[in-house]
Amino acid sequence: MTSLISSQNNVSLESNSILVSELLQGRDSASQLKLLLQNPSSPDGPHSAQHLLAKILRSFTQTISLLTSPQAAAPNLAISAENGSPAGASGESRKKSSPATKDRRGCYKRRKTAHTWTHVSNTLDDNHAWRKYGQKHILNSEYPRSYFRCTRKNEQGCKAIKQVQQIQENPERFQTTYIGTHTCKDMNLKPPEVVKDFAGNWESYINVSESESKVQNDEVMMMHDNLMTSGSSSSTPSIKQEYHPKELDTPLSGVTDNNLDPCDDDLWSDLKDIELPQPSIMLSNNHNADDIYCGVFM
DNA sequence: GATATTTGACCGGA
DNA sequence: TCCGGTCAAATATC
Repeated sequence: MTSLISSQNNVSLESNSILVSELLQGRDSASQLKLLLQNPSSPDGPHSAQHLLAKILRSFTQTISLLTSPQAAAPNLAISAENGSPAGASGESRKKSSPATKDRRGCYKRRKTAHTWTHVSNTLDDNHAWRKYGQKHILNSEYPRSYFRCTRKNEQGCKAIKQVQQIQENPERFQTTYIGTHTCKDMNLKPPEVVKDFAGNWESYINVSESESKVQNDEVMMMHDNLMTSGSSSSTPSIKQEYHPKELDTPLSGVTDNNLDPCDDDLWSDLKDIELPQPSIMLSNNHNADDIYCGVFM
């Protein structure tokens, strides 16, 4: 028994040191990247930047893998991932109306923490199928906020939801807040938050904490507007029913023609199914500077 | 008829 | 108490 505990402690200590090592590597790479970006005139800047980014992503992937692997479930590494609960235990406590509860509309449990990030774009397309479940007029906002959830919520218990709000200062653009990650499996779809082509506009990478998101989002929008070239075309700002990526005329540009190493696709495929157990940053701007992602995973 | 959207009601959290 | 998020009946669309 003692030896077992001791063994577990050894494993956890080992995991800990690996985690720390990976995080340190990631931090170092990020520091190098920062320096590189401060001196963009560096001859092989973009290439090195991409290399560094790949290293950073790799570090994150390794760390996440360690944290989410069974071995990482040692007591001092155990992290309760709220979103890791089974589909049936989603944030919505109410199941379909038993007669006793039929009249108790709105009886639900609000999800407090979830992976959250904000995306500002002039299109509503994000290569996922969403179903609108509500719309609400928000105080001090000219435009209503629309609430969407994944169409596979019932089939696969996918808990991803998003909120879309037209930007008051720029009605052609939409601020989309994604809450939770897609747990549904649809290999035809790719998530929008792929980090790519960061050679420019690094200023748009902003850390947004959940509590500060309102203020920060304004900054994102402002910064984004600064980055935008004039005359950007916009999609019709109407709220459509669902987005069926297969029907899109063009593939998601930000995903298919990226310049990252091929391994990044693997990195993403590793990442996309992982529920991040600790707060981390997922920031991305699309290569065409049209879209900005920023947010925090809780 | 099945599925999606709209909209008012209701509840939780700040 | 107010505001925002979610539910579900009513309505619209396919």
